Amino acid sequence: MVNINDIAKQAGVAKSTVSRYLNNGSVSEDTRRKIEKIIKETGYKPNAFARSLKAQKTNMLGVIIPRLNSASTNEVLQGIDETARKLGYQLIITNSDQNNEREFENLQTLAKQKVEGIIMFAREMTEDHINTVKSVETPVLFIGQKAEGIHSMVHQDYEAGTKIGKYALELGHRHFLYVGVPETDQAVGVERRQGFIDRVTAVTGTTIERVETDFSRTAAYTKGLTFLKETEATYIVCATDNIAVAVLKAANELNYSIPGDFSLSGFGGYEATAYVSPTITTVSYPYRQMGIEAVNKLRQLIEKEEVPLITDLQNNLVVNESTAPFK
Amino acid sequence: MVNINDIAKQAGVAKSTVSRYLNNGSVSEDTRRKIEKIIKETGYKPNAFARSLKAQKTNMLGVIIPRLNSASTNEVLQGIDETARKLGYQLIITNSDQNNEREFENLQTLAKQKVEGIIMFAREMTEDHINTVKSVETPVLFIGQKAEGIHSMVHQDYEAGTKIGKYALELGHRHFLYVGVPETDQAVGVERRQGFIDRVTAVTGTTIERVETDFSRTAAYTKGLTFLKETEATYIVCATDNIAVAVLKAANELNYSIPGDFSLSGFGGYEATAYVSPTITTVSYPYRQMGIEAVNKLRQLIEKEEVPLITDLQNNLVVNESTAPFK
DNA sequence: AGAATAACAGGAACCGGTTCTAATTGCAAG
DNA sequence: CTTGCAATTAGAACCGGTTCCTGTTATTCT
Repeated sequence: MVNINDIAKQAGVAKSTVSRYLNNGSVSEDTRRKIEKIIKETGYKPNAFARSLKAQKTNMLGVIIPRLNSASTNEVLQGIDETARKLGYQLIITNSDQNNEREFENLQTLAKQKVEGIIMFAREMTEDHINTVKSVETPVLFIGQKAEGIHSMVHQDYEAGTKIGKYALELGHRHFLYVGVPETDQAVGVERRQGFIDRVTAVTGTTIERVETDFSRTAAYTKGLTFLKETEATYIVCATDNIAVAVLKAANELNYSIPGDFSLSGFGGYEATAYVSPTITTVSYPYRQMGIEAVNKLRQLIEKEEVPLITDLQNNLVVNESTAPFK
Repeated sequence: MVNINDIAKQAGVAKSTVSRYLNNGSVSEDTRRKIEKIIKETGYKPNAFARSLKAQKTNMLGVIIPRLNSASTNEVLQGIDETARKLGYQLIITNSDQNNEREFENLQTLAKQKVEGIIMFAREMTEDHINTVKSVETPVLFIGQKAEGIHSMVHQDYEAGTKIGKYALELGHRHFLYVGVPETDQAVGVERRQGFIDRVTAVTGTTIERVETDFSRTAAYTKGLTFLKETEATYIVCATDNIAVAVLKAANELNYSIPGDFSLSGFGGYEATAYVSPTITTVSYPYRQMGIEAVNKLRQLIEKEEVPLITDLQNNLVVNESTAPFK
């Protein structure tokens, strides 16, 4: 591998001159040409490590995602990728497999590699998370959850819950089944649900049954085969679109009609909700936008600009075919 | 940030001793303890760049993916991630946005960052691709397409096509519509289709109509709304599961019954085929396995072991509800 | 023409590690 | 009490760049 010394020697100049050529400039037309020629001939590429070592800058951003097959994560990633590219950052994406230990580990590894900032898709927020983040000196931005003293981007989950609640009530439904996820996920497991519950219980005579599942389709499908037969509800609220798709599948299996027998809705606005029949009513989250804004915010953090601790993004109700008035 | 000199000074030893402590060993029990203590106190982490600079090793693998929202890519990525982790590699994932220029660019960038090997999800195989790969001295492994003199992992696409052909013929179908993708993608656009065509045309009295679309669901859906009304076929073969899902959607929209009016199948084996109604018959590809084997093969390439140029993986037919005997 | 100034180039130091070489020390054997 | 050898350590060189400082040369101004 050819290095800067080889170039300097061949061009008959000092390596500092080559370096100047590569960076700011201030090189005479004459030497510029000589160096240019040699570089072209040899296909020389400066070693990124040597560069970073001195410059103390890597132009890399770290991203920690909980899993590789999440539709919402991928949409946010698209926004991140696009924006990072625009700002000249290279991304290192690491997967934590929904495992706290690996989240800490990735955080440490990325910091050690001297990425300039880290975006972490948060699931849980434990003491350990907060401590680890505070122990690395790299700026960290959380996506999806908020915590004391940590910068984060969040969705208006509570409001999303109330939107579905309000809409379902307007359709005339009074008996609900809420298919939720564990409370360890504060945003999705607690706030989204609470927004819904608060809105619905503001009306007298309403009932809410509750079932808990996880983020996988299989679990929701299996549980759906049971709870659909037992519920008194006329409207089923699923905590994510994935769950809704799985419940729809279970309903089809059992020959229930959606929205004839049950109205059904999700949260997220994934593409999948538009490619099942009936299409599923949902609350659409601005995932891509979140990625874009996350990188911009992280850049500000890196440059030590003043930024609000929490940024939240609005979402909006998308009515599809899976919901109908109660009759 | 504390560095190795600080540690050495505080521990009262030479920095080479600290380095030895960090790496192989050969340090007396006494100094070992001293150094250990200081490192713990200061929270010292060796600078990865300085390390790589000297060691000429980064323990990083580069992965170039065409887009972030592909189900198949994500499954392969899971296999890659898992295996890379096991072998102690860190992943740098870059997105090329289905754009040749960005593929070259990412290839260069990764090489410059001195990743030890690169896995590239291939779409097209142009002269430029082959030249770029040969111009970097980093080992590169292609996934999904093969090319002269380049190591690659591929699916048995031709065989997958024949499997669908054989199965559809056995069901008694004779008139087919093949919904394909452009031929720039050799594996999916040409081989998969050719396997099907060869198998079907081996039987006399068969007809195959052809429609071309791209990899997106929207395009397939839109075209589906048209060609479903015009086709003479009783069996529709879609080049990917995504296309099949979109065509199913269009069929539902037009009130066609699947498999009553048309049998329908895809390729891939994505989760989505199992969460629509009817579930879609497909050929299941071992995506995760491909990721696992890719990393293992790349490791061998990095260590300059002898490996076959091309590795291909088998797939298998998965019969679901969207296909039925011709009557 | 001589002095001041600007433009450019070379050399050395530095970034933070690893590794090679040579020196020191401790201990067993002669 | 030497000698020989192994274990351990210090010091220097090196990886491949960037940047500061200084010196040389060319250019402009008086």
